[in-house]
Amino acid sequence: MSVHGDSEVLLTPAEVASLFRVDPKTVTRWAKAGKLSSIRTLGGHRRYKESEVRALLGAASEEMKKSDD
Amino acid sequence: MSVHGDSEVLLTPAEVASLFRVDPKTVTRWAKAGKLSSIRTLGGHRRYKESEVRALLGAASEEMKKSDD
DNA sequence: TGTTATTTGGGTAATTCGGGTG
DNA sequence: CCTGTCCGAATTACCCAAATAA
Repeated sequence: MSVHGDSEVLLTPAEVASLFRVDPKTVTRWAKAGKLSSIRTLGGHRRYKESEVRALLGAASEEMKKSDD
Repeated sequence: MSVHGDSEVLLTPAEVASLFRVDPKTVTRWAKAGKLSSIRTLGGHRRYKESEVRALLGAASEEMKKSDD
């Protein structure tokens, strides 16, 4: 173990927004709604865990389950 | 800077619809039918992979392939 | 210490969702 | 079978000025 604990990479609102193809303001909305964990800087700006963002992005389409009508 | 292993460029329903000259609703139907992969925002809106859309756009109809050289 | 880009916050228009219909 | 449109509800995008980050 290091002083960093587990080298968690943090992403800025702009980075997360770019990955989801949404506005940075929308990412803030998700954080406020509790859909995304957010870490605050001492000045109040939000940072997001890359691992969590990637997990959310990976939970993509799951709708091709209906073959039979 | 790229701290992202594989950044996939995503398109909005309106952008895909514009490229195919169809209604955004039709693109949604394609996604539901499993003809197009879709990533969901945390709010439930769909995003589409630009690479996949372009591949589909580039796929000319088989009927035209009878050109002999 | 100063500059530039990003983020924050609130408010309003546009887009998308889902189901149902033609 | 495939597509376009109507509806209501929810989500997202863009406007501003001030504060924070690098």
